[in-house]
Amino acid sequence: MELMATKSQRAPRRREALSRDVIVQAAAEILDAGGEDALTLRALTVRLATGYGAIYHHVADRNDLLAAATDHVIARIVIGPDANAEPQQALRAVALGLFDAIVAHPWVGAQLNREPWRPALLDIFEIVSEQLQAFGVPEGGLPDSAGVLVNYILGVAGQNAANARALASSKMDRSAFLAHVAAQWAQLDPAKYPSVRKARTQLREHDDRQQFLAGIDLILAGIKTVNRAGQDSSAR
Amino acid sequence: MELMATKSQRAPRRREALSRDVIVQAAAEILDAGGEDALTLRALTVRLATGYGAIYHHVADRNDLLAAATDHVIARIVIGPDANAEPQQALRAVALGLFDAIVAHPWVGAQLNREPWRPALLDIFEIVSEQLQAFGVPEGGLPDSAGVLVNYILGVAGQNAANARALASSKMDRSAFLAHVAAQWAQLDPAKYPSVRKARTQLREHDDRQQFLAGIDLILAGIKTVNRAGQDSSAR
DNA sequence: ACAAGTTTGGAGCGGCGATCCATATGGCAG
DNA sequence: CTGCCATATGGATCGCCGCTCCAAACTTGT
Repeated sequence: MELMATKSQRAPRRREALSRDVIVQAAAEILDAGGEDALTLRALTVRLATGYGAIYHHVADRNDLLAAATDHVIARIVIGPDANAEPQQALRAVALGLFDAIVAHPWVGAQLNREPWRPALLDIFEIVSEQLQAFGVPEGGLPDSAGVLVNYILGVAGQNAANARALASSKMDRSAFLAHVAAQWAQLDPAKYPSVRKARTQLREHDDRQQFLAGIDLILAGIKTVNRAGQDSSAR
Repeated sequence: MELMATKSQRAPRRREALSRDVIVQAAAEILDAGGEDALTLRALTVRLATGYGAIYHHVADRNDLLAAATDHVIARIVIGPDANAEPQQALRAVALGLFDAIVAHPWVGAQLNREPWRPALLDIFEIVSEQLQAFGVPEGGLPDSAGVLVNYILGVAGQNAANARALASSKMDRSAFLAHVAAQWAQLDPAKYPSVRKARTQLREHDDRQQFLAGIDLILAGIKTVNRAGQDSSAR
């Protein structure tokens, strides 16, 4: 009675239904726009014009949200590649698809290194294993071979995410940032870091994507060698 | 005037001098004891019996602290290996040293994937590059080869950290946790995840450390293959 | 002895994830 | 059509966090 005069005790309810998918989608957009730190529950409530209760009704917590957004992005990448391509080419295509997705969404790279054995990682493991089988890897060698490839991809993903964050927080453009890093390396103690200082000169003209692909090829060469030489006598 | 009656306006000052090293050391101990989330500034002030001002006088912020603690752990690992060992054995020893350190301090694995080009990562890159040169990798192949090895190590480090966190938060012991994961995998859709389900049976008897080493050997085989194909190097 | 500089302690700020509950709504039984 | 209940929603609120800020306590130089 005495409160009924307050003009609007509560905002009106949203029109369009809320759902887990809508929330995850919005979260992914916030992450793409502002990076990992931009995804706050408050930002989500604003963007969706809703409250905490609605979000927590569909989502367990912030980690769940991050993981679900990651799964969402990865699931669209790991659709099987061209079935009648050369196995090595198919493997390269899968790896490059992941690489490009991670470059486009650096937060995915970070998240993949944080939550183990969520669907996103399973998807990656699965598609890599399948392609390796087509590549001719015997069943006994699969876990090791797939493990190397997946961990390499995850390592690159994590570094890419870290670099993207450093680049964003430095507020320079990409080339200025690279020059800045190169300058820092130039000041390193030559006695302690001879190899790093040598690599510095190649930093400017180096292409992350190409280097990633070279790594994939190198690992595939190793897989071929190990599985040809061993004929599953590999001591494991 | 009116406040002068408060009995003790301020705690006495600490006896032992505070320094960056002391703070980083304490941070590392907190991290080892309770994982990444346990390191809060408040926990540090309690452990060191000091205040925020003292800590922030020696340390820029929490990230700086985390990075410094990581550098601290890694720096003790990357002391050069036995100089007259076989190159491949030396490389394995370096990799295993990193692996063991990361298993012992999972938060290091997570942190390595977060801050790029801090001393810890430079140390790793440097020692890997040096050993690869001893291994006979020509200068042109060094960046690619070292990149593969380092990224693989970082990937394993990140997954290890993620697993350690999942294990800790599950509050099971290690074998119960593995059984739990295996049970979850058993429920996966066999049509969608055939390879993962196949790998499940090997989960129980699998040894992370041995698999890591197999990965290192596989990559070394690839490095040998790729660099032999390219051109002959001076020494081997 | 006193001033200038350095190091320390801790109150306080703004922002975060998460909880909780009164309220609104849609579907279903009568 | 009407009442009822499970479900969905909005938002106040809590406890904790990183971090800032400044006066007090100490050190050093003269």
